[in-house]
Amino acid sequence: MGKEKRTLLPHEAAVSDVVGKLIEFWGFKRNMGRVWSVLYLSPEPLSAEDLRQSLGLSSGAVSMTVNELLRWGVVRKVWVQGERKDFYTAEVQLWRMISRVFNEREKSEIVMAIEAFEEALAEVARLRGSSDPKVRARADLQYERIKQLLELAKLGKRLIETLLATAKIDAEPLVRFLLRQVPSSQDT
Amino acid sequence: MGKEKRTLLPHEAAVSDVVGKLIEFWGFKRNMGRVWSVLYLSPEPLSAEDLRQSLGLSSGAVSMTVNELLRWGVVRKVWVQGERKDFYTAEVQLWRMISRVFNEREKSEIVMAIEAFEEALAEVARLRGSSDPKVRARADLQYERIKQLLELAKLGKRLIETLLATAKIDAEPLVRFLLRQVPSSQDT
DNA sequence: TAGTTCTTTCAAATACTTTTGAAGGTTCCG
DNA sequence: CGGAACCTTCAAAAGTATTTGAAAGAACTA
Repeated sequence: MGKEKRTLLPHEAAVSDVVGKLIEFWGFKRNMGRVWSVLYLSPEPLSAEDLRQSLGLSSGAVSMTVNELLRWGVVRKVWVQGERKDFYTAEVQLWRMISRVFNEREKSEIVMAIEAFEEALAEVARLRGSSDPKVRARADLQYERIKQLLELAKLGKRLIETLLATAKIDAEPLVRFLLRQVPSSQDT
Repeated sequence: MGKEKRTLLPHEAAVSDVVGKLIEFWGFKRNMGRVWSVLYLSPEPLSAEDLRQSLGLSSGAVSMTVNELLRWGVVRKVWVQGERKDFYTAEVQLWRMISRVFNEREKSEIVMAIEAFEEALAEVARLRGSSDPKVRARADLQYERIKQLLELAKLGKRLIETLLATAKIDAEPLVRFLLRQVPSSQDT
């Protein structure tokens, strides 16, 4: 008993592969998406061994992947009555998950970019005071262009912040806004 | 004449590195961001050789990178009076640029994911009619979960479509919407 | 046509990322 | 304590992606 080989049903494999690809597209490791999906589609918590068999990974890969998912807060460890090993479940609240990830991301990426653009802008502002008219002309143009980049970055930051705020109150204003935009088909 | 070594000013290098990193984060090659930035900050069109020197790339790398940027429509080839070689300029309309890229992306990524989720959903719907109650229970749960994923993907699609529509009429509704959301600090 | 200048291609080299699995740790139990 | 079950680590291997530069190609000029 308990020794049978776990395999995913075709639709389960399909979903985890798609999520894996999407997640990879978003800059994570494909296996993070695959593991999360298998947990997400499982009615009960799964062990590392279950995941290993379902996805054909090595034990090391499962351990590392699961820990990374735990760190991102998108998978949780659960205790199963009378079991020695650890079991895992997926965070099923998609918005919560996304907001968590976006929150980390925006901190490290957009904010960093904004700071760098601001520094560059300050430097160019200094050059705008140059006595050399050529330098000045170049600086004028660059000032405008970098300002555009900065504004775009700030807009991105606000977009992320909106998603975050939205996730907290469960996806309402944004969803409503987006739905308003599409007067076409209703379900498909 | 015309043989001096081109180097970027510190702030120019800083901007192109930041854009390079951002762009890499978004799934493109870092050099695409760096090349685009140098063009974006240049008052006049630049040649492949200029780019090679500014960024320390090989001629092959410049050729490939520039062509990829041309394909994405974010850089243009321009003819310079009396010059034999090709010159390039950056698309400076950021929204245009972004919408172009997003348009390509959503087609290939989100749409693909939506289709896959829909297929999986259909398969699970079939299983829900099973006579085995265990299979049925599992299918019921998976039906709900995959539906959530599908809805999220569709929401993402709509978000992208909104960005696209927004870009066409030059960033108005979305910008206004986003600005409305943040009652806090005004500039920094 | 031959020569010059510039661009593209692509196989090989390099750099980077991910995965593996065996060794070592930890915890629990008798 | 010793052994079993499980988890983690990490150096090496495998797998990807990017970069190089020399050779081929194209476009122009005289």
